[in-house]
Amino acid sequence: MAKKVNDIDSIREAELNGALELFHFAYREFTSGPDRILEAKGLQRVHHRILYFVGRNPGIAVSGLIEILGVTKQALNAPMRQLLEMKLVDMQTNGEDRRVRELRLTTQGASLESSLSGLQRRNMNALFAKVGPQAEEAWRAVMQAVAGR
Amino acid sequence: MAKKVNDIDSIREAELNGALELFHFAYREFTSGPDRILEAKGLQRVHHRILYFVGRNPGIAVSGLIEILGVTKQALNAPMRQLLEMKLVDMQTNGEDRRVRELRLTTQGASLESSLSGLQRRNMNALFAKVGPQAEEAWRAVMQAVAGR
DNA sequence: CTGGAAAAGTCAATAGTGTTGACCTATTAT
DNA sequence: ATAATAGGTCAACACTATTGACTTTTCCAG
Repeated sequence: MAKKVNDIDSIREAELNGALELFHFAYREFTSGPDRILEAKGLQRVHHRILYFVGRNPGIAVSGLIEILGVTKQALNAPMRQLLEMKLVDMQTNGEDRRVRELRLTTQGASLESSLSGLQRRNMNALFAKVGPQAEEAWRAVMQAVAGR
Repeated sequence: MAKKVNDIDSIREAELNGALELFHFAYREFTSGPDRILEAKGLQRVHHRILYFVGRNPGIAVSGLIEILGVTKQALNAPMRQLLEMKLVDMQTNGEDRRVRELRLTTQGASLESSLSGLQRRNMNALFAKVGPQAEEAWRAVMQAVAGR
C-alpha cells in the first residue's frame, strides 16, 4: 500500500501528542503568574480578562466587551460590579446614545492591569529574546493559524 | 537618557499584547473541537484530559495520574467513576503492590480518545504543514520555554 | 507481629465560572 | 405609540476544583 499524503504515522503521532501537551502545560504556566497576584487582591482570572480588554479598548461598551470575552451578560455582571465597586473600572453613559455605557480603566485599574499583564509581557519578551525574532514570528504564525481569525 | 536593554517601549508592548491575545484565543479555539464531541457523549473536558494521559501512560497509577493532571484525588474521583462505569477506562490491581490500581484505556476508551485528540492532531498537523517544519520547530521551542520544564 | 505510612475511595462544604430563562428599566428609532 | 436595543438583575443549574475529615486495604520497618 502506498503511503497517503495526509497519513499520520506513529512517529508523527507522537510528535503531535507532544504539541498537544505543550499547549496544555504552556497555557497552564502562562496563566499561573497573574493568578497568584490576583489571589492576593481577592480577584480571579475573569477580572484580569475584563481589565485587559477594557484596557486595550478604552470606551468599549458593555455589549462589545461581552462579545470579545465570548460570555453572557450574566456571567460578566458579578465580576464587573466588583471592579466598579473597587474603582478599578469606570463606567460612563455615552453622550450620543444614552443606553450605552462606556468602560474605561481608572488609574488604579490601569496600574493593576499593568502589573498582571506586565508580568506576562516581560516573561514573553524575555523568552522571545532567547529564541530570536525569527522564532517569535514563526510562533505567532502558528498561533494565528490555530486561533483562525 | 540611554534606552535600557530590557526596556519595553510602546511599540514592543503592543506586539507583546498581541502575543498575550494569541495565547488566549488560540487556546480557546484549540479546545473547542473536542469539547463539541464530548458534549454529544455527555462528557466534559476533564474526561478528555484523563483519557489522554491514561492513553499516553498505560498502566499508570491513580496517584501518578493525579500528579500529571495537577488536581486532587477528590477532583479526579467523580469523572473517573463515570469513565469506569462507561467502560472507557479499565482499572486493575497491581500484582506487586496490591494498594496500587493500574489504569488503562479499554478499546472503546482508546477509540473515543483517538477521535478527540485525533481531531487536534489533524488540525495541528495540517497547520504545521502550512507553516513548514522550521516554524513548527520554533513554535515548539517557544512553547517549551513558556511551559518551563 | 504491630504500628505507621502509603494508595485509594468517599462525603461534605465551599468557591469560581459559566450557562439558560425570565423579567425589568431606560433609551432610541420607526 | 410601539418595537428594538442596551443594560441590569434574579433564580436555577452545571461543571471544575478546592480543603478537610474519615475509611479501608496493603505494605514495610522495627
